[in-house]
Amino acid sequence: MRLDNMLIAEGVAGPEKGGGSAAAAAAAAASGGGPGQPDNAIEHSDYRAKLAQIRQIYHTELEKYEQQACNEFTTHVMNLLREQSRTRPIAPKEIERMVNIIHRKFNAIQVQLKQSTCEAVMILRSRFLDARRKRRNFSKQATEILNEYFYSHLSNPYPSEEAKEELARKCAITVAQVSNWFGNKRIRYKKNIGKAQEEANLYAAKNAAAAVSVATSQHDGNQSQPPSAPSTPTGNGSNPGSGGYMSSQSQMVSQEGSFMNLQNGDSYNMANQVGANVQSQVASLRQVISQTGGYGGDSLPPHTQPHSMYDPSMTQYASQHVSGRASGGEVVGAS
DNA sequence: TCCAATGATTTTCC
DNA sequence: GGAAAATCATTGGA
Repeated sequence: MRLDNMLIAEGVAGPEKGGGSAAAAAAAAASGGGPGQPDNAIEHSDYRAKLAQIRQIYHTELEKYEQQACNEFTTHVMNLLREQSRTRPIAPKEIERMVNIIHRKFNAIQVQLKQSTCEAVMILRSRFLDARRKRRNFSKQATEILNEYFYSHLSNPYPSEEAKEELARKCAITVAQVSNWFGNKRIRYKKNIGKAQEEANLYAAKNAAAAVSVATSQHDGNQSQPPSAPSTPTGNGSNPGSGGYMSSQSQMVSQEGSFMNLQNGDSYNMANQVGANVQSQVASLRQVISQTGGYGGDSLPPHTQPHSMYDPSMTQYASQHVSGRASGGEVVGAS
């Protein structure tokens, strides 16, 4: 019952919720939303797509086992018993007992399917919500832009809100990320001032070169007016200046893509995971058949044969994550 | 595989 | 509430 409720809440069971958009919205709210809405939108669509995939697999498998396989299998066993009744007396109670066993087994399959589905949703959610998992290094260009600003404002490396927004836009990151970056940078600069000094010199030289190139590209009329002085941070913050950052702005090109994009390698297989546990139940069904005494172990009705997606050779992820639980273990956090 | 670098989060301080 | 400091978790190069 609790599994059912959870599956309904997650938009996997029950009426269609637009592919789980409600769950995605809830997850987004829990993750804080924040200024990175475009990035979140990408993630939401990915989350929805994966949830829809789980939902589809869940319903397909549920229908397959609940509707078709159970009835078919029950009929099959009844036929076998009828056949056997010619050679030995079979009491109605025995038939009833067999039917009950079959129904219990199929119920167990259903529970396993629900548990596995819950687990898959949990993993999906945790991946979606855990921002640390999504950490991506900023692009080189973004780091350069941030460093350039930092070393140009070494005496006061505290960008205003406007500056943060500008930097965020140029670096294609969020304002919060800019704040994080400056927070980290200030701390780490202080901790390792020696190394930071080298970096500061590097950016100072860069700014100087940029300023020179601007100057040389200017015509005679401008020569009486010196180019905006490049910042020459000395490491003690005595001469931060602002020309460096500004002059270099013209060279800044907005970077492509977003570090928030999901990794290509994010290929854990939901389908395999959902089905991993069911396999063991199918195996135990074979034992039920063997109790009838007249049914070969490899001749299960088609619907009770393991689906190709449950092929052990294809369940790499599932076998790593759900092995040892197939015999009915509790799903952590699933209820 | 190890480890430094780094982005994000949490805790502490003002 | 914002910044500093500590810490966590992941990335990427050697």
